[in-house]
Amino acid sequence: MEGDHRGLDNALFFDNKNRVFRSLKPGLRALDGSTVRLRWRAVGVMDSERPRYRRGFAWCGGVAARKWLCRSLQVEISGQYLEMMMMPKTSDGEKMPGRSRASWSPEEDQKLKAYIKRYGIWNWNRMPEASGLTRSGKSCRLRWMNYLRPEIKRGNFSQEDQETILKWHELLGNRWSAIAAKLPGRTDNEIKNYWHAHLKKLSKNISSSTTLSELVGTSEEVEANKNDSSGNQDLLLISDSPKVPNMDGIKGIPTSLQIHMSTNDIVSSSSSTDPPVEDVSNQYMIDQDEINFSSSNSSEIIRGIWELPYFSFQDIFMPERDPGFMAPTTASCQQEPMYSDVCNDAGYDFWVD
DNA sequence: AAGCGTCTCAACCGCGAGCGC
DNA sequence: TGCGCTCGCGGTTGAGACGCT
Repeated sequence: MEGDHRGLDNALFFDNKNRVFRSLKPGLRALDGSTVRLRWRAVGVMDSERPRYRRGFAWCGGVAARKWLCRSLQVEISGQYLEMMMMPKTSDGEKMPGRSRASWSPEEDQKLKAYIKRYGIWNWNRMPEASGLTRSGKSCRLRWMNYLRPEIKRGNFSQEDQETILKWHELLGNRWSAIAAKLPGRTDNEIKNYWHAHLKKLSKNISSSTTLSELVGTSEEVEANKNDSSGNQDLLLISDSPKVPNMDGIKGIPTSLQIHMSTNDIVSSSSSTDPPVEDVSNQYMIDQDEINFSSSNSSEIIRGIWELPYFSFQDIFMPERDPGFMAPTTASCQQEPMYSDVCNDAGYDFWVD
């Protein structure tokens, strides 16, 4: 955009909390025409002013929005300022190269997945810096737990899944993590969203003649679950009964193993009907006491390596060829990857988003 | 095609538990 | 005992999609 465009940036690309519109993030779903129109109204741009702003909107709107604008407004679209527009601003409107608050881009996902696959989970708060991400550790953890873990099962909920959620919600209430433990591969956030979107009304119509015992097992098991207010999923798992629908995921697992499984471990367990999923959760965990965090100033190297479109296995798993990460410098991490199965991990969608 | 309202769900936020010092 | 840090959980938000008029 030629000339002084700072004012236009503030008006168009940042909301009233001084946050970047999510649609600015590259690689996200493109905005359709109606959404662009909504945005246009939302920021209070009058019809007479739109010619001043239309190119800016095209930048933030993605492919669909650009096509729409090109077609309807007959303008030329340039994305040359996209990177600058993406950067959050301070309260006085200055560019702030700090943490992004937008949705995760495929590139960011790749960074996080590659780093965890290479070095495991050792400290969420330090991981963003080490991996070259401009995210909070909390955001990284959330993204990994709810979206990037290889054992995550995505897609529609089956009838059996719905029944399981309904039954366990009646028993446990809004303890989504506990409910998620009953549905291998599903996250608590996903179940929570599905509940509010689809099952909340449905649950009110469930026949009151159905007892808790009929839903989830014996009275002892019900009490064990009801009394579990610690957030510890072990108790719930131990008390699982074959009467519980959709619990194939833990059948066949020795009891001694189940007792020591965390929620994440449970989720990673494979179902008899689903393709086998490796339980890699523990492989991602690193004893934090072993970490001697490298303080090398490799920010330039980090920037450089992420300019590459993709990584090869050699880039990722051969330390001498992996200058992009600030690695925890432990012998176990550096010399013997915690992912002994990594080379034949066909189920890990590292290359494709 | 445009306008509008509703729905979905990824991301964010605040809080509390657990742990080490 | 108190403090700080990390992690996990549940509630909330809001961008984008969708459907209706």
